Amino acid sequence: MSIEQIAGRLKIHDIRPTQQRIKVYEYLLKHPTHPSVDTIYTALSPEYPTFSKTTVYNTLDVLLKAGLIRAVLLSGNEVRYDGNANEHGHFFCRRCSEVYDFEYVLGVTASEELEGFQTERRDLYQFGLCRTCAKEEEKAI
Amino acid sequence: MSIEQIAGRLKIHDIRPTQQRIKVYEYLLKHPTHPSVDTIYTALSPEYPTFSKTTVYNTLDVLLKAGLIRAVLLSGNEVRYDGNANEHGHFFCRRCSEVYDFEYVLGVTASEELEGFQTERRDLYQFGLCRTCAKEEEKAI
DNA sequence: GTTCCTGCAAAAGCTTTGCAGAAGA
DNA sequence: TCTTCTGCAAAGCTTTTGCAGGAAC
Repeated sequence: MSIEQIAGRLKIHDIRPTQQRIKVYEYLLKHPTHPSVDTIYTALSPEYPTFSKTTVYNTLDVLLKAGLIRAVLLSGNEVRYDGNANEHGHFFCRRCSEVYDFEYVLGVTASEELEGFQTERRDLYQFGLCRTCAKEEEKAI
Repeated sequence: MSIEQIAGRLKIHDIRPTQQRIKVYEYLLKHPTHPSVDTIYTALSPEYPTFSKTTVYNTLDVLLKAGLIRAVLLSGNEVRYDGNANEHGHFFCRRCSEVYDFEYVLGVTASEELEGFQTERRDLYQFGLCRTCAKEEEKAI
């Protein structure tokens, strides 16, 4: 996605497209690695001498509220951010700590507990061993 | 679940059943409201004059690693804890901020991206309006 | 020109660490 | 008795707040 396209998307959501906001959003779109606040700041900081962490916090907040990005909790208690706001699954490997996005078709049959509830968004997380680590563990036995 | 049963469950997982650990785990089991560290500490503190937040952190860590409890990120970036480690869904209402647990039958058809992956655990989150808030919003229009 | 955003510094809040004394096995 | 845990204090982070100057419109 080009800078212009990103700026346009921000405008649609009534977000003033400043240099910093465009850069943060672009970083999230280009790096589907679910970076933390610090990772984003560290990556963009060299390019902008005055870039501040406060702005990263502000920007993530704004993008979150607009629904353009997602916050995810993959392991322990570290909050990380995801530039892909479309419905997709997250697979977290407990061995290599890598995150894998995946598409899915979900047939949810929720119990009557949720009758009358309006679901606007769903998140599916899966935890276990990725292909590579599953093979490694098999060898080890 | 009785104190003895809780102590037994901790022992099975090689966790020394101290007063504090039993209390924290009991609180999580009795309050399916997904409390934060602070909520747990504030609730148990009056009963135990010397009870410390450090112990809450330590205990939650131990219980998490044993798989007896879960950490969840429901809104913003506040980590909260769930005493129910069985597979179940979380519904978070964006209007009243209440959390509702629900049972579900899930037919996941993951794409080939996950072939060879070993899934050990799944989490399903849903966001939207609960029954009460859905009705209120309808009225307001 | 007006509004809103950035980024510095400082404050506030959260989480971890080190360690002496206490509790559990 | 030996090991492990608790809880205080302090350190180390993370996140928020206030506000003057700057960017966007």
